[in-house]
Amino acid sequence: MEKQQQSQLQSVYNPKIVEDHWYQFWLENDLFTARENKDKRKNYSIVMPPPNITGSLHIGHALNNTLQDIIIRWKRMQGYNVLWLPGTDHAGIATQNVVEREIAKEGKTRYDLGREEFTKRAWQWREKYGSNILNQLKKMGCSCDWSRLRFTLDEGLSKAVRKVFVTLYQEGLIYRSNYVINWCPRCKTALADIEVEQREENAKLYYVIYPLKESVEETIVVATTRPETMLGDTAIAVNPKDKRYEKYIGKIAILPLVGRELPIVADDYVDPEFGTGAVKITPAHDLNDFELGKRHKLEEINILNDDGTTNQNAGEYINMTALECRKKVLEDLKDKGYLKKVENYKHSIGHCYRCDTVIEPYLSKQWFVKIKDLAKPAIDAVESNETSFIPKRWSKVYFEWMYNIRDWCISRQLWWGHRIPVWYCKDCGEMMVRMEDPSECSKCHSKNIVQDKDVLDTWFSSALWPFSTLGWPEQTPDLEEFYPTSLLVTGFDIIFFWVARMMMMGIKFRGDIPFEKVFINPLIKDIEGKKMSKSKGNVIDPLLMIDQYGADALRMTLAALTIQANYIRLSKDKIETFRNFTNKIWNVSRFSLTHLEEFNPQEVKKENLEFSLFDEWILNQLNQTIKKVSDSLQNFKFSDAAMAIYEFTWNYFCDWYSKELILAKFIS
RNA sequence: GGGCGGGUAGCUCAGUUGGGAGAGCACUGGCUUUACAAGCCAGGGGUCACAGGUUCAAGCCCUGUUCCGCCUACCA
Repeated sequence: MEKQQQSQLQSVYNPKIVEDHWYQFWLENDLFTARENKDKRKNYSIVMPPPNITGSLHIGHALNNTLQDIIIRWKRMQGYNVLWLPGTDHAGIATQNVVEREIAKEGKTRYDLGREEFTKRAWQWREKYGSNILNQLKKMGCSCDWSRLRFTLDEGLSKAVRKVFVTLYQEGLIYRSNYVINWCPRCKTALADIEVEQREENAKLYYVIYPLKESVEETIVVATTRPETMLGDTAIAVNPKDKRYEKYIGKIAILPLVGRELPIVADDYVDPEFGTGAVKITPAHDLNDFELGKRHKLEEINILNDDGTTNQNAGEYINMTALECRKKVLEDLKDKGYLKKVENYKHSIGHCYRCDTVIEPYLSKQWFVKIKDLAKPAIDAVESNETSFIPKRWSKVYFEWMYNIRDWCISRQLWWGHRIPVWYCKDCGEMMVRMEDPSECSKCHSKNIVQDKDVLDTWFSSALWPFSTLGWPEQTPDLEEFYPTSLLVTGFDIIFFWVARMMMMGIKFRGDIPFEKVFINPLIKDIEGKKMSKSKGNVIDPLLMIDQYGADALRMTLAALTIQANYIRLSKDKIETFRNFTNKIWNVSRFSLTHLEEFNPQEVKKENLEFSLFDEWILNQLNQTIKKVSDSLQNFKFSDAAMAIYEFTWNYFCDWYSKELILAKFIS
């Protein structure tokens, strides 16, 4: 109180004194906790997109959570039974990388520590830093139900993961297979297709001469962008309709430098127009080659170790990185006259979305989700508007991916995450997929069993978030009340990663959509339209902005900027505009208080009130503003809602109405 | 190759049944007006990318062109 009186003397609003005080007040009075819905009010629920435990609050989180908080508080005001459930994501690769960097400072690798000790360290890390971002959300003023805080590795959520895995396996929707997947040689793990970022780069197309076995005079020339993979070649393919190569089909070519005999096969996959119309086939290092190899029963020769270096199958080219190997292979090809020509060539190269390392297509045994059957009802749900995207156009993006969806590689060669609930008997080879850890082989009763070493893709557990957080697989009251959730607010960059998968899993395991509406919030760029990044030095740190201008100024800015576009541009200037707005409210409040010294609302009798023309006018404006704000929020037009409040407050209330008060005072 | 979004004031952008061209910032001029100079009052500024079409009427609907941005695809 003393503090408040002091600040009342100042003409400049000081949010620091106010904001922490009120957040404390809200917490102490337990105003964010969802209660048992005794009076059967309508429910309104949002599960927060869980930030990674490695993250600290960036401006994107600030926007995303501000918008959720606006909707949540508005619904609370409207009398709904509201739940906003917060939580964090264990973020497999990201967290593992962070912890690896930390132990690297001690000169150790995760292999020095061993799996058990390493995961212990990861847990310690999360205890220490994992809630940083949540405290930062409190600074933002987010009114989440902290009593229901969840983490993807919580016991309950882990149980949900197992339940889903085991069920899908039993239904034949999860399978294990040898397949060419995307391999990050730095993270040393498989990645799903969408975890690979394709970038077009300038490269070379190498034309390599392969002699025929029957007659050294005759040769066949193939074009390749990755000459080093020739060490794993097991065939050459041509199009069956290609007259040029008709006579070679069924003959044998000799792999230069290695001497391996390669059958020349005919396959429709080959485009006669491209390159020379003849393709080298490397089944272990190219997906198309792999599938072609299956059709022609070709040998699969894996020439890479898990760190991307060449293995013993590379013969004399062993223990080189892909680039070193390429260089050496090219030199030797040139020396021996096998390199016909080199052309400049632009094509896209895949990079790891976590560490940007070039991805190697790599043959290995992985777990997959058979996804087409799961996708179908998830497509139907959006087509029938059970779940609708706002803005509408994003449903097209969703459909595009869902119609062309491919099986999802869910195993990761990491240590941090949900371990795959599969055990193998080392004696009889039996495989057991279980909810509970088995103690012996169910077939031969041997105790000599081991659990699958891999963990699940982080997005596998995120896919269950809307119901695992509410207690599933237990049948809880929360699940009953709040599923399906009302709204999801997220960015378009994770429609495939997350939104689509929640749709599939929600429908599969709850028999109902996970959310009724999906509002796709814009992504924030700097004022020049560039992506914010630490290296460019153009980041706007929300915590710094709160410190300088106050959380309300920041939130008002973000709301006012939120139009239904893909991107919005933010600058400090824009935040200052709304800092001025908070200051305006402060000052008009000070002004009003001086006129209300003897005013006691308790003593006012409604029927005795007399309104002047100006009173009527401002009340009319107020009601129109309330309607405008409600209509705008109903349609997720955050900017319109914010600007309506801005206009009413500044133009109508301050510039007109309060001035009339002064005038009236002068006259009387 | 396929798809999507966008080109409105100097800058960032609104503009949802087709009829008024708008906001914030920036700019110009004037204000020690008893809540606020982070403010008040007044003001300048736009061939709504381009070309056609529909209409009494087009920033908005249709067709084409062009320029930017993004997503996606196994052409080695």
